[in-house]
Amino acid sequence: MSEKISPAVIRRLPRYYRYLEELESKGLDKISSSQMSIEMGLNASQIRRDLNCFGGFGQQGYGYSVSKLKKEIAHILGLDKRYNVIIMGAGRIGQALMGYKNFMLEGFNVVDIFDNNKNIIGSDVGGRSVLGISDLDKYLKNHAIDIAIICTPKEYAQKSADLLVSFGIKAIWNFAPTDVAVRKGVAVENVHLSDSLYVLSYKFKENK
Amino acid sequence: MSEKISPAVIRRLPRYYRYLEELESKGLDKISSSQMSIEMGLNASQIRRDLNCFGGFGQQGYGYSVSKLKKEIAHILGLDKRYNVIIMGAGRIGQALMGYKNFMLEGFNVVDIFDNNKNIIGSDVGGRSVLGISDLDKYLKNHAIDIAIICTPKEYAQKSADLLVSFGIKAIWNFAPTDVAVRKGVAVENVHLSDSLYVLSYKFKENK
DNA sequence: ATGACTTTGTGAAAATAATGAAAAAAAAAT
DNA sequence: ATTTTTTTTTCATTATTTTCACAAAGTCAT
Repeated sequence: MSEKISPAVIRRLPRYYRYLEELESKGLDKISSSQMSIEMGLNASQIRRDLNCFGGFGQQGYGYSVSKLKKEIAHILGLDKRYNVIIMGAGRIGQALMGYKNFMLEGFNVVDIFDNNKNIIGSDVGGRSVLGISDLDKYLKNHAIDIAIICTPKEYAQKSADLLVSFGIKAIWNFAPTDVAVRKGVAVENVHLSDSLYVLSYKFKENK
Repeated sequence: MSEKISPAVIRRLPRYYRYLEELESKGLDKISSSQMSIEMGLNASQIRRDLNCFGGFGQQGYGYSVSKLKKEIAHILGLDKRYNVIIMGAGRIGQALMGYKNFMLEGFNVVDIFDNNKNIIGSDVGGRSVLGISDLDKYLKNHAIDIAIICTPKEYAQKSADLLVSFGIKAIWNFAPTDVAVRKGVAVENVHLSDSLYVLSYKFKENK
């Protein structure tokens, strides 16, 4: 059970989680891999194998308990905890994320937003006053922040990441359109919105 | 050469493209797979194999011409064309995307934004007046729109997609946190921001 | 309790993807 | 002109991921 989980499986977990949330909201108690297979468009065997990576959550002849399985996946993903989050960059994306209330519901508590631009510092974004990046050091000493979201222009993305890591941040969610590199022990997810748009463009072209 | 390209390769193309853009902006003329390998953190053999899928763009003893390779990848991804784009849903994400000028630079011309909420219809978003979804049918008959971006709440995402497809839209970029399904021949990319956040949460936990 | 049915968990096989290694081709140096 | 160096292309190998198929373990109706 403590074998290394493959990245392919990890990437599918959020999808299982979303699906289980939906089942739960419909009031379903149990679900079989074959039903999941039909509704999610994945192979049933793959689903069973994926879920089995973390322990035998299912029961023969019955299937999986929706609530139990959802709880297990939440735990694996670390969604059963609350996180304090800050945003770097109060541009459009930063502002949009600041106002995205769903994150808070999911345990990601966006507490403050930082920017370098003197014209923006002090202004209100989603009910919080934008702070200056020069205050970041002191701020992080006084606040227990788990995750930083980088929403700066790409020129500043790596610099922001370096700064954050030097101040002890251990998880970075990067929206700038460039890959941010960090030392081992720090988690990064590079979002790359435009990559997804480019793939759409490719598919569109292929369909013709 | 006309063998089917694997999805794994397609997903890497945008990254190559971004990297080549950077090289070009630095004024470099040529690049070898081994140099790319070092800077991108991929295996050199994989890079050569990926690029070779689409034809022999490289030259032995020299490497790849940056501008030629960039042009080729742009063509493969369909980035050498311009696309007219509309946005469905004038909430935070829709508004943020509407104002994201980079898309326009990259050939994705966001021309109009639609919403269902009477209080929002007619208001200004990024210099455009928000249109009502009830006008969509007529609108699409009079405008050549290639791509629709879904930024509605998840409850309306599938409905929006169905509507768009019924009016002839052939490519959908979905930001709602649910998978949107469409008939064969229509391209969809489901973005799923929160999936990426969940994976970050997982990595964060694993690093401890 | 019994038996028919359902569904998981998993070993084995198949399919994909990544890596390694070397022949072939061109460039650069002598 | 020839040799050395660089680098792609291609083929072979290895690793990873997905799918198949079935025994084992349970459910459910009677």
